[in-house]
Amino acid sequence: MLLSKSCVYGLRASLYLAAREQGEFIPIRNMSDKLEISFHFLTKILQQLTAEGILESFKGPNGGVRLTREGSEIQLIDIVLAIDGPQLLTECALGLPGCGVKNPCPLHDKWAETRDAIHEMLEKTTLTELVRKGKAENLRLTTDGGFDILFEN
Amino acid sequence: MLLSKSCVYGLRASLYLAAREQGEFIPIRNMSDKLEISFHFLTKILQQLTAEGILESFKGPNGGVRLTREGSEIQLIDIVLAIDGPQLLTECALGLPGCGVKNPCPLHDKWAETRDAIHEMLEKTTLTELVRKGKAENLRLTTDGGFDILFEN
DNA sequence: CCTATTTTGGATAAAAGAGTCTCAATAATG
DNA sequence: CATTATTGAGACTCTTTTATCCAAAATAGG
Ligand code: SF4
Ligand code: SF4
Repeated sequence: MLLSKSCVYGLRASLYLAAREQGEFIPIRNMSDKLEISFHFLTKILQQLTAEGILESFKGPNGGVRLTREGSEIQLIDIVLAIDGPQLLTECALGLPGCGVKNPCPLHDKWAETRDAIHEMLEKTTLTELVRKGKAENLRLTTDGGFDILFEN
Repeated sequence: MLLSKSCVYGLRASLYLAAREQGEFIPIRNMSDKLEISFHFLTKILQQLTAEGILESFKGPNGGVRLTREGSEIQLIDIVLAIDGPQLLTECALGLPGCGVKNPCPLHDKWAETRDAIHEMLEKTTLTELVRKGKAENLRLTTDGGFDILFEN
């Protein structure tokens, strides 16, 4: 898998947050229910995002979690780096240690291109962009049910 | 990681085989020594490749393993599919089950592009191509030491 | 026929990833 | 102040991946 499960959950939750009113703290329990992710597990992941400064949290009643910046200023890569670290973008196809341009493997040139494509995709895509698309076309963030259903009531 | 470790080992071993004389059975022990991969682990992986018809094996003295086809007719994707299965090419960025074009998530369009790029790279690259490049530029397949060193003595 | 070499296959162990549970800390509300 | 809602943090369990080990089957060569 390209992204770890933690990372995918982090992305889905971030999209959820980006789709809500800015400034509003959302309880993690709400998200875990709507997104069908284990509450405790999601909590852990969001703690990482909080530690990395992507989210901020507030304890107690009416507490929860929210984005520190606008969704339009958060790229997917920010979340991927916060959760999975930079390996994806530095690591190699053949997984040789200390790899790079100076001491490449035969796959390096081709892999570097592909890796750049992945990097670019993650870097150029913002949360808001996906939220807009998701809303416009009612695309799903969970196994079943479209985008809208997540934000009802 | 994009590819599992098993898969990477399988690729490296396949490159090794493609670089040797066609028709010659190479003992797995040789490869595991040269490539610095655990013998037993590599054995398991190559058994999979044998089961998938990418390699054929021969027991006993002078036995070993060799490619069934010419290296120029084996694409990287063949090995990836044999070891990691098709998930990489069918699975989604957001990992939602039963995903596809009919019921996409907001990332689908972008991810599908990236995934196609990966697919194309793996599909268009043959073992021989990489072996040629590796020989020509003495590129490494192990932590240290170039291509040549693997095939000495 | 015997021995050495090599793959096959299964059992087992260690490490990493995914997920669960419990309790403490913080804050709102009556 | 007591209660309740919520995040924070750590221990713990389960699963998958990675790795090790061992005995059995096949084969070449003497
Ligand atoms: S040379 Fe490039 S592709 Fe190969 S292992 Fe190193 S970084 Fe990866
Ligand atoms: S819609 Fe596409 S990108 Fe999204 S989870 Fe499904 S296959 Fe993956």
